[in-house]
Amino acid sequence: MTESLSRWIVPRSLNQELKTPRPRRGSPEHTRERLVAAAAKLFNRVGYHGTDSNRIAREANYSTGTFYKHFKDKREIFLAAYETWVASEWKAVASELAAGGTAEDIARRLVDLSIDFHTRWRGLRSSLLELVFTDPAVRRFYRKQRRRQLDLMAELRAKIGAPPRRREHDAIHLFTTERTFDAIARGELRDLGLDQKVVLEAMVEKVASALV
Amino acid sequence: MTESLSRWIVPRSLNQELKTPRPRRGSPEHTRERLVAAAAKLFNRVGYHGTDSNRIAREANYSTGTFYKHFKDKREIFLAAYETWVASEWKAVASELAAGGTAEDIARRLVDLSIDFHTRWRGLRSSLLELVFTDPAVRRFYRKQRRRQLDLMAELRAKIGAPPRRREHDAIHLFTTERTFDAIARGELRDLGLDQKVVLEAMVEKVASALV
Amino acid sequence: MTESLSRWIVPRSLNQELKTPRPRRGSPEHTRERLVAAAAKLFNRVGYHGTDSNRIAREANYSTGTFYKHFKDKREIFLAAYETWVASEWKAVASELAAGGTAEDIARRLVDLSIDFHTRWRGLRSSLLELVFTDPAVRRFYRKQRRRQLDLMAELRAKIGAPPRRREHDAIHLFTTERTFDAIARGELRDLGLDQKVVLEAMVEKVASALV
Amino acid sequence: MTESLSRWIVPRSLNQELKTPRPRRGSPEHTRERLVAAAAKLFNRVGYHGTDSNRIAREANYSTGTFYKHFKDKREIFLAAYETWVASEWKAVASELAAGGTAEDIARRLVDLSIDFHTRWRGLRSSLLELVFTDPAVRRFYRKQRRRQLDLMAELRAKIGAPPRRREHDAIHLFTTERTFDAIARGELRDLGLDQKVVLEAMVEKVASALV
DNA sequence: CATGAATGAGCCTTCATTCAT
DNA sequence: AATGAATGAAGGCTCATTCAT
Repeated sequence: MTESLSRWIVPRSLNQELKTPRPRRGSPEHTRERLVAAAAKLFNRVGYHGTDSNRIAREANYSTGTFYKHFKDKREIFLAAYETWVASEWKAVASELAAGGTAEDIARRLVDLSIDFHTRWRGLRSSLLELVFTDPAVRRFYRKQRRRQLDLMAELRAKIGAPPRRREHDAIHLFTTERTFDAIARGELRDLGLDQKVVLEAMVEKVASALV
Repeated sequence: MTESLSRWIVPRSLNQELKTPRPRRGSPEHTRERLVAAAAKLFNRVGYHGTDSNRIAREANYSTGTFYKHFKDKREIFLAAYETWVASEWKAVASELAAGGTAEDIARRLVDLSIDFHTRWRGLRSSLLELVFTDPAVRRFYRKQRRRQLDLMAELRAKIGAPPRRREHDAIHLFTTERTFDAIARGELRDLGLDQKVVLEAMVEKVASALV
Repeated sequence: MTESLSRWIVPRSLNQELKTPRPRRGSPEHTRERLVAAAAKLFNRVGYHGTDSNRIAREANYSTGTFYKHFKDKREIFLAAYETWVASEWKAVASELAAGGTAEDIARRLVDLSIDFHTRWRGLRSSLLELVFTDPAVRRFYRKQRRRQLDLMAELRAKIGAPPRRREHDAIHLFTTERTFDAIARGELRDLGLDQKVVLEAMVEKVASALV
Repeated sequence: MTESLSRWIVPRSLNQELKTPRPRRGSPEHTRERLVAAAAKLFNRVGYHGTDSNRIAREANYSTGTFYKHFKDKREIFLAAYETWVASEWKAVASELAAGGTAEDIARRLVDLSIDFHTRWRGLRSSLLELVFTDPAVRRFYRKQRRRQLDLMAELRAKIGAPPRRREHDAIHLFTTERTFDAIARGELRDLGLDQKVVLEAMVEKVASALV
């Protein structure tokens, strides 16, 4: 697991996309996408406060002005990058859930997936909490995701006929997994000399039992 | 709980200290302390990127230059503020552990204490993760605290003759409580319409069982 | 409390809705030229340490930021100004040499020219030696000019079939003329009650004999 | 000659003086001397703009405030250091002249002496011209030295019954030697691949002929 | 005479943002 | 739609100087 972590640092697909020659005048959506991809790349490498809008535009092969044609300000593109990540993660989660298997199978795949996402997006995630504290729009979106997660968990259990649980306990479960995956993504376990495998197994078990 | 949150934002003792008129000539230690207290206050109100060294100095009733007599830059005073908080928290935890009682009694007091600290320091905590990502010195100190926490947990169980546990599981426990207390401190539970009491009880139980 | 935090972290732009900026648009080369010209003007009036990058930008009718789009720092624009002067002086010297005439005619024109340049650039020249002492890049460029001067002298004598001289003696010649022209440019002769004409004639003779 | 250049970088005597333990309350003159010595040392190492009054005081083992008890400002201590150097050089020159010998003997000793002084004081000398340009008091003192040099030259020739020369020609002589010794002191000859010996011999000859 | 904490003007530099082309 | 030169407020930091002790 550890050695494959390195490939998570930069979203590969976004990276390739940036290399393709850009049409002088493209569709607004395409431009926006490229800018968001570039922003995500930079935020993940150096954090929100580690870049600026000019560098984001340049990274996407656009000029300074183009950035502001598509985004009101830096916060807006952060939010857009955040939304992109969240949407792709939800999609991936849905796909894993749909793929079926035993609770443990699903749990294992979800854990894998989560670590993958937390690692790819760790720079942006590192900036996230400060922006949640600072920026109402980011906070609102952040809360919305949490609500959606809680809804999904309740829904899943209803679907498989498992007994309902208190939403509060689901929240604690989410805090635990989120924080633990962040620790793994940031190399905290490695730095502390802890065995990642043991932590992973514990997470798989936790996730599996949350599905029941 | 919610209404009393406001008093946690700023450490009360530091706040009072700032009100006393500043002598034209003070001891360097005292000046340093005042600056750290002012920095903590501002970081907690507006986050690390929400203030600057000049404002910190002014808040402490000192001039710009004085700041730089005591700290190389803003990061250094952040680290100093962080250290101050951590030291005071460790002291408070030690005191609660020493006070004795049943495991549940101790756990309840520790949970209370933790929420108090997480609330008082929530602005600084919100900035912390980005700085851990960005700044090696902050990361080092952060890791050191975690190691110390894990050591304490092992030590406590040894003392009361409880069976040893894997350090990895203790780490997960710490991730869970830390993240949950942050959620409480930031009003995340309230925003999600969750019952804080239920979460609190779950935390007390978790902490108590970690002590056995 | 939480919602009111947002107003403390107000984006800069919102803070200042009153200004009406009217940016010019020129070619980067033109801007650079204007900046270098303004820098030369200020350095010559008040010396290198007598101005700052903001004043240079303002003198050139540009804003602070524009300066740093073109130059890394003040030293870099000093070097650029220095290079500009040197290039223009070489060009003028070449032109005088090409114009022909007796050795004395040429010498007289060269002396005239040199005093003109030393006078125009005396402020920058006054700062030069300290920067040669302080800054490796300036030192390198300074040495390069000297080498080029020595090469030219040897070359000139070869061209007219004059007997070769030791490079060391040419160096002394250059030191003498350079220092003397500086003295004239700075009004040192006048302050000492010396007759500039006499010194000038001596210089003409020296330069003429160096050409033979 | 070249190998002995290294010992010229820091005035040896001043260096030793700083090492002796300083009495808590010394005579004002002594304090002043130590401060000037420290200033000279620092100016020579990093130039006038490379240090500040606090560092000078600290280098002399005094506190910040003591500096301003003895000098109005930084320029004043520069001037004092400059005066110290000039006085010591005049004294040394007088001593060499008094020692007698052939004109060439004297000239050789004077050249040696001058190079020694120019090397020891090269940092201060590098800052000198800008300060002459910038500061009227420094300019006045600088002019005074030149006048005194010219007077001495005329006086010397009168004493030995040599024919008088135009003061202008003596001035040119002084410019030549001053600039050449600076070049040697700063390593300019070495950097240009020139033979220092050849330049030295030329200087000895020049000085000797000025004495006749 | 000496100390050194404190000052604050001012220079250096960045970066979010605008707008003429 | 795209460009990129230009902007300038704001933050970082230094250092000459003062003054209470």
